[in-house]
Amino acid sequence: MEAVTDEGPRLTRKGRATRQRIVEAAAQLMFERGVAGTSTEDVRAAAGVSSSQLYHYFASKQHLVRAVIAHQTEAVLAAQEPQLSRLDCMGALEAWRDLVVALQTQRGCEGGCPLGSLAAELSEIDPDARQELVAGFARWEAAIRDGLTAMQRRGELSARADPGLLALQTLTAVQGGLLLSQVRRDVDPVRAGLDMALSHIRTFLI
Amino acid sequence: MEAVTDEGPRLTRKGRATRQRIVEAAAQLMFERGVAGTSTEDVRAAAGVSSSQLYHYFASKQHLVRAVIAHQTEAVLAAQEPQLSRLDCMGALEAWRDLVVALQTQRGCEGGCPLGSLAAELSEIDPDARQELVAGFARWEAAIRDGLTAMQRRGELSARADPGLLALQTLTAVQGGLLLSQVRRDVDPVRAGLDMALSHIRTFLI
DNA sequence: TCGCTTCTGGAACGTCAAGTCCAGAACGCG
DNA sequence: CGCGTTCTGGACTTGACGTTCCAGAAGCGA
Repeated sequence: MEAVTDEGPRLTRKGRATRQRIVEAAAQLMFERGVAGTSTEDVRAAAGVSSSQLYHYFASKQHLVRAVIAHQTEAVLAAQEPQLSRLDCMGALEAWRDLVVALQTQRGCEGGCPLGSLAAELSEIDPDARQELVAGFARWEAAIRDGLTAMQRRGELSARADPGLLALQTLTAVQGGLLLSQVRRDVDPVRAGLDMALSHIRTFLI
Repeated sequence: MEAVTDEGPRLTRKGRATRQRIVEAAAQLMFERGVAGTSTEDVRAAAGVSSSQLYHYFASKQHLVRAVIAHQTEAVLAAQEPQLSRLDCMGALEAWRDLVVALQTQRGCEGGCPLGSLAAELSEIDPDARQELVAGFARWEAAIRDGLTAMQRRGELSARADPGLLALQTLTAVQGGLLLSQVRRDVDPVRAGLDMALSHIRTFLI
């Protein structure tokens, strides 16, 4: 049990760049075809590295997958900025909903949530991956909750509202929406899910 | 492009039983470990058949997967009966929510939605499977919608309410809830998601 | 510049999984 | 009962995939 946060103590500038290239290629491929559908050979080729490099930076495919999870967590949160940090009024929530819908539209509804897809594929077969995904979702949920708490503190949201619960419900709607959007190749489910979440939040407005 | 509905013209009683055993074993294993995590050898052993039998009943693993999707669609809908067919008042909706939560609790939150998991894993890599999953979700959604339409027809639900949209939103909440429940190993997300959906429906009560 | 560490290329290995083949047993219709 | 079809067992082939190994190149602190 060693900390997952520090990954490889000594890395040259060049080393960091190579490692980064590998993780990015792997993340892209695993998003498109799933983890099982992505061979180390695929990653190798896409990143333009040799197989010894892969195993120089990652002890195994499982370790690479963990790095991909960390990478996608950052990517998902970053893609929602700056809106995600400012969900402190209904207008901001609406802007964020539009952003999420736009992102899914952009990719033609191919692929669901980068974290959600990994979660579905890995939860039952890789406990460590599951843990990291739980942490990733928690950060996302916390960002939403913080905005709602700010709304509440400033008196826009009823004191009866539970920002933690509302945040969980909103994330639930996003995940379900993205999953159905991916299967159906249609943005409606994401929009519908988020509209429901926002309507639900609105019932707690003052 | 041949019809998927008629699967193998001539099947002896014994043949049907064997085929059934294979599909059930495969469905179980694929639910637990994912499609990619389940080898034909695993299925073979679990079903107690020889590999020639597997390929006697299914042309390939992909074909077996389609049979599993069909099987899980029936199973998911059947598991929600009789509640699912009678979602025509708030009390019935609440009973159904409790049932879904209870089912997820029973399995210790291991595994998400049998259809949703398949959807996440297969949508991008198996177009035929994706299509079948779309059809499966559509049946589920239609069942919910029919209940809401009944409520509306009988005057309990506002004429402004869109049963189709509400059904999609409810299904979205279920899927997101089950996914998060699976990663977190905690029923809260399913309950939260369904509570939100029901609250949302309540805002259209007369 | 020297010497140690990190980084890289590419071949090779062992394993395992999907799918094939064939011979024979069970079945069921006439 | 007899014959064609369906069903079954198990060995085998083929290819892919994760991983290892080693030798050499590049980078970096002293």
